[in-house]
Amino acid sequence: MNEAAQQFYAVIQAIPEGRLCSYGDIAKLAGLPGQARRVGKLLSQTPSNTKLPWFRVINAQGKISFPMGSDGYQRQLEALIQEGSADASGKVYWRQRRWPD
DNA sequence: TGTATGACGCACT
DNA sequence: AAGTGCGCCATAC
Repeated sequence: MNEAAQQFYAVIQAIPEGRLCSYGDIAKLAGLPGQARRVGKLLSQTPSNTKLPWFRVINAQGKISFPMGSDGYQRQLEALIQEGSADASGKVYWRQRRWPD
């Protein structure tokens, strides 16, 4: 576990319920602009059962970064619908829920 | 040592 | 709106 990972986790942990943040923004907030891929890499090796709100992290296009219909896509969408950040049609309210303001 | 590959992002067609 | 190209960085082979 390196320094950067700790920073990424801290930022993700800080995303308020019902809000969303992009991989790139996480990296920027963590002091490592331009390293969005590293955030994705970290989350890819983070178990989905963690307390970390990984599901509040989406890409800069306001979409879930898992292939449509995949297991991960489904789990993330459910979680987002659960806290009102997306609807059953798969629409994610990125513009309205983006964090930080 | 190179090369390919990702839960990415941005600029430019 | 949808593609394409390139930058970015850790890993795997």
